[in-house]
Amino acid sequence: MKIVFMGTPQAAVPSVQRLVSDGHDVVAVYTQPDRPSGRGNKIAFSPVKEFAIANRFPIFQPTKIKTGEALDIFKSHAADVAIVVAYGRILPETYLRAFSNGAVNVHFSLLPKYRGAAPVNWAIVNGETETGVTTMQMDAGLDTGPILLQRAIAIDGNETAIDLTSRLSFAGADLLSDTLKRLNEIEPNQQADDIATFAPIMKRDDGLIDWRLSATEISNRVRGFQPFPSTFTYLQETKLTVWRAFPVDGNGAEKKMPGEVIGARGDEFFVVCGGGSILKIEEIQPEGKRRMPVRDFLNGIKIQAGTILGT
RNA sequence: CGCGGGGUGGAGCAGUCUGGUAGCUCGUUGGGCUCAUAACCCAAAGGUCGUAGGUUCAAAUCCUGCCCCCGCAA
Repeated sequence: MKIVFMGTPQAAVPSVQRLVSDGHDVVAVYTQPDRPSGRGNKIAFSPVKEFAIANRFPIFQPTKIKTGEALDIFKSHAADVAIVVAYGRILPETYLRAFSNGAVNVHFSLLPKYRGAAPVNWAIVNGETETGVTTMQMDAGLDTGPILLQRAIAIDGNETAIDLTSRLSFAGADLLSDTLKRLNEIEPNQQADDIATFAPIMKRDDGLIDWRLSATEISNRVRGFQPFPSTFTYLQETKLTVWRAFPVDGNGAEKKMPGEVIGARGDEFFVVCGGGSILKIEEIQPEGKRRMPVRDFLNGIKIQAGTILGT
């Protein structure tokens, strides 16, 4: 088919790659405009743009899409369908009706659960044991369109949102491939709006650890809030980002204050959480330093049991 | 020129302000102790202090250029 692909981050790349290897004709690639980013505010291309450059696809990075001119350009691609994977922008209905098969979206959750920008992260944060990928016929709402195909994926208790996003991006590419093969046969299914949940883009402060939460909840956040906003606390004025941590069995912590360090020697770094639960931190990163095993961290910092983290 | 922190034996850090024999914790190796140990004791090896210049009797430390790493903001 003749396809316009729209996507931005790494998670979208396997999908467009799959379209190419399936023999589809990618006539245009849309991605977010280049913006200064990172240290030094250097201009960085999106992963999708890098892919498009490498494959010599025409690239479009409109700053404004709600203009007649931008819409005319979009229509001029004369594709059969638009494929949207984490493009990063809500498309107006005029775009969704531009091609005969409209626009098909790959979403990284089991819709109608986790509609929105950060479905993978919130699924992990909420302790889900299963999530998945969904293809849908886009409509004007935010991830509200009729479902085409869906596939469930188990969440491993150890994996971070980065790991899971990677797995889902490939599962999504497979599902997209199947969806396009059978696009005319598939009966779209309306989403059950009454059981829908929302996965909003995360804010910086979402990553601040509230030690009153249980160790399990905190470890879910540690895994789910990667790579952004990351999960962090404070030791005096120093920000500490926690990269790996798991709940452990323990006793006698009920009377301790949440955030209190009750063990800091060798590889053992234990912090009291809500309800007397205990979190074992395994990998940590002080502000301005690189991430390191807690053994290394404790070697240099000399933190004592009884120290309270968090303020 | 977005703001800021940092590069010191294998790892994490102190020392830099106020130049004057390079230190701590851990790891490694050897030995000891122990029923035993990742625990404890003793000893050893291992560093041109990111790099290139400059100042000085003397530079990890002061000055300048460059490279690399990290946090923040977007």
